[in-house]
Amino acid sequence: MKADALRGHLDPMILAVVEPEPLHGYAIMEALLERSGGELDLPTGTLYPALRRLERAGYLASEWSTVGGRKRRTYQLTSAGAKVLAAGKQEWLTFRTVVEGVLRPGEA
Amino acid sequence: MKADALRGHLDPMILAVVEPEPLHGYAIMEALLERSGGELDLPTGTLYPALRRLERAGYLASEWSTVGGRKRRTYQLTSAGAKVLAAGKQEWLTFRTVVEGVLRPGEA
DNA sequence: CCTCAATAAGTAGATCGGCTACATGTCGCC
DNA sequence: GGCGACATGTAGCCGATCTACTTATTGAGG
Repeated sequence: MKADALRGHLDPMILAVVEPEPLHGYAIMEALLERSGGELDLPTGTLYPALRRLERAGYLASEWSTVGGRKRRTYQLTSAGAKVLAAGKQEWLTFRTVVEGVLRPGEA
Repeated sequence: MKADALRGHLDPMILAVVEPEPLHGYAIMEALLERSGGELDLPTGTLYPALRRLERAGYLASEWSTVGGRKRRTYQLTSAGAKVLAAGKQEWLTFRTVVEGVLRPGEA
C-alpha cells in the first residue's frame, strides 16, 4: 500500500482505535496493525507526531503512567475528538463513494 | 471532502476516466465531476500538472488538436497506464479493506 | 554476564502531491 | 464591449507522512 494513500485518513483511524478504551502509543500501533490485518504498520515517526498533533488539536488527551518500569503516555478520546471521529466516518463514506464512482473497481 | 484525502488516489481516477476513450484535460475535469456526483471539482492547478506527470511516467500519451479555434491536448491511456490502472484498482480494494477494518464505519 | 529482541517514546529533516493564485487566449451571447 | 464558459498552463506554498536517528527499560537465551 502506497505511503501517501494514507494522507488525511490516518487521523480518524487513530481516533477510532482509542474510542472503545484509552491506549498508549505503542498499543495504538499494535491495534492498527491488528485491525488492518497486518497492513497498517506505522513507523514511529508517523504515529507519535500524529498523536501530538491530535492532542494539540484537542481531539485526544494524554496522561503519563509507568507500567513494569516503562513509561507510557496514554491517550483518550475527548468529546471534541468523538465529534471529529463521527464526522470522519461520514467523510470516509463520501470519499469511498466518490472514488468508486470514478474507478468502477468492478471493471477489472 | 478534505483536500489531501485525494493523495495517491487521484492518479488511478484520472487513468480510469480516459480508459474508455481519450479525453482532453477540460473534458477529464468534467468527467471526474460527473462520475463523482459533483464532489470532485479539481482546480486546474491540480489536474494539469497531474496529467503531465502521468505522461512523463509513460501512463498517458497526448496529442494536440484544434476544435472550434480552441487548442486541445487529448490524452489516451498507454498499455503501461492500463497496467497501472488495474494495479491501482486492486490497491484501492486493499486500502478500503484496511480503512474499514480500522474505522468500522457502521458503528456511528 | 552479555547481547539482542521487544517494549516505549520521541525528534530532525526530506519528500512530494495537491492547493492557491496567477497568466493567457478563444468563442458565443447579451 | 463585456462576461461566462471553454481550454491550458506555471510558480510557489503547505503539511502529513516518511526515513533515520536517539534514548531507555525489561526479559530471554547463550
